[in-house]
Amino acid sequence: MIDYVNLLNEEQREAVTATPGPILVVAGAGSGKTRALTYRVAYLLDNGVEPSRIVLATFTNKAARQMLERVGQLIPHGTEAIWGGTFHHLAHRLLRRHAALAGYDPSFTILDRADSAELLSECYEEMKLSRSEVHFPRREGALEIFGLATNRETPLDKLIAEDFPHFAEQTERLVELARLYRKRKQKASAVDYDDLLSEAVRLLRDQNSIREEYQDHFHHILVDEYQDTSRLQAEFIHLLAAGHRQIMAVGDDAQSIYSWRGADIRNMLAFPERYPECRVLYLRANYRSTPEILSLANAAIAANRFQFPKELAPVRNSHRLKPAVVSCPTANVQASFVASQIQTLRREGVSWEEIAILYRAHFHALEVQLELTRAGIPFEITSGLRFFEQAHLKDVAAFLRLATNPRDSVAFSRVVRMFPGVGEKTANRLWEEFSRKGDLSAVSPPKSCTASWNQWISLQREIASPELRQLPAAQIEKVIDGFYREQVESQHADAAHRLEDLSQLVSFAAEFPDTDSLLTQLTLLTNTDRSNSREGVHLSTIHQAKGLEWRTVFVIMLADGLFPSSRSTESLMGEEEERRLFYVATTRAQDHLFLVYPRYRASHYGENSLRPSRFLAEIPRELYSDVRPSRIG
DNA sequence: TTGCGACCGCTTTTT
DNA sequence: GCGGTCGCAA
Repeated sequence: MIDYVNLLNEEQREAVTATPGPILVVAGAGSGKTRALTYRVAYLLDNGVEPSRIVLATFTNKAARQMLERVGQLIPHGTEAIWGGTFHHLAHRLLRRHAALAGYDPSFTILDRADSAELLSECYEEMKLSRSEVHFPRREGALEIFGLATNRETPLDKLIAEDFPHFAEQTERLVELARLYRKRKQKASAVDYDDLLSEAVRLLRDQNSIREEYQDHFHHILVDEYQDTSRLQAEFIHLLAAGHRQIMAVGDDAQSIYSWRGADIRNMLAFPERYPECRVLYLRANYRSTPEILSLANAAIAANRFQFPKELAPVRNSHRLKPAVVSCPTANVQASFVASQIQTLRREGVSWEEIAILYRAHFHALEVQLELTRAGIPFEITSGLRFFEQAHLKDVAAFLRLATNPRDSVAFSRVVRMFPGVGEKTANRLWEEFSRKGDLSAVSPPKSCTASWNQWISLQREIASPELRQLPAAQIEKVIDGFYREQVESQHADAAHRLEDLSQLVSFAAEFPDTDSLLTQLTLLTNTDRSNSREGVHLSTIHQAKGLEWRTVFVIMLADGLFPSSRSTESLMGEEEERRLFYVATTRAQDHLFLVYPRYRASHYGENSLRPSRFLAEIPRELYSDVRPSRIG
């Protein structure tokens, strides 16, 4: 039995041991939100709830895995039967299980962002839209608009009118584009990320017996980061929870920072209206930061109107060291200030890994990166290409996709374009021929690639066999040995490196029972969380730093127009979200917090002379100390 | 189809 | 200032 009295504070204990009914837990930064959730799951299991009756929905794979691991450490039960995972994973599970009823082939493909863009390109072509058409969004922009419409459950034309008035004249063509895109996905037996959710929701809404089955089955639904759910995600959760109404939503409205991709803070604010019998519990004790840092953070968020007002109380003792606001003449001085402070801290015993530099946008880190390199300070940046999104990994995956889903036109096109002399046009012709005849060997390839073409066909046939579809690692080896090694060696100077990545893929694939589940993971597990594994000072956008903490935090580029970004401050809601972002940044710090800004920055567009961020001006003067770096860079 | 010069645009990003 | 994309020519 877990010692709830000694391991949890009173507020946490109240949440963990709450009696039946919907519960909203408003959990401040550093208040042990994850702890409360994991103990809640353990508590339920401890009290005889069957694991399979519990849903634990999170935003990231990392959060799901961490929580389930910790639950497993708390109690002897196995946690495998818990329905734990990201919203997309849960939705995918339903959709795959009831694919036929939802109108899909059970081997449907999941398109990642790049695949979606690829398919959308074909729609632009079909509509004879030049991709650089004036006053018309390009692929990424269109996908963003479509995604928002889905996540907000708003008709496209209404969304455009309200939020993209500059595209109002294009409404008809955008609606047509969305229709073609939908049609192509259907034809390819493919879904994109948003479809996973919206189709699962549609399934639950339309199929009464299935909905009732799940509503009856799931006794407890727990949701993490509820403040960042979209309307669609909240709907999905609601459909699962509506039976027993045992939903525990945990979140911090003050940390809602993803509205631009559909997160709707109103889900949280209106939770008590949706579940009138609900209880609202607060976790207000902050274990992370010094009282000085916390006072500043509390003051920073106070200006927001749309929130559950709450004041975080420090558990830690005073450090007698106030956060520093650092005014620098230029971005270069800012960079050298940060570098020299880091070296000072290092001498005082703070290790590189305990330090983070946070910023609003990646390009804000430019000068700092140069300076850290120059100063010989090791650092690590969270950004860049994700492992599974690299071209060679997607290439190999395309062979496997085609083996399980022969209707996957995106995969087909990716494979055939590897042949010499095959580009977009020929790929389309080959696809047309293949889908008409239904047999690869009946397709006539261009002369330029007859040599390897037959080799590919037999390879493709081999890996599509039922036996090999249970052995994804062997499939990949066959693809490499029978085709791709030659391809990569003739095309790329860094072939050795790529082949090494591919052998990693082989060992990764060995863990999976079949091709479908491997491919699903490849697309739904795109973010590899290497964040804590490497060495050095951590450089990160504030968005990516959510949920993390460091002993020392520098927030840089705190100048109006950069942070808050000028594009966000046109609306009140936009400005409030920027302020929440600032709040997230300050609450990452445990011991030291530096708020730094340059008064001038050389750039090739926009203003060069900068004013300190309005968020700094909102903080009472006595809560921080002013610092002017002496060294001129 | 491919390669090259011109041209645009430039916040945040998980799944 | 730079990287990605487009259009055009070979």
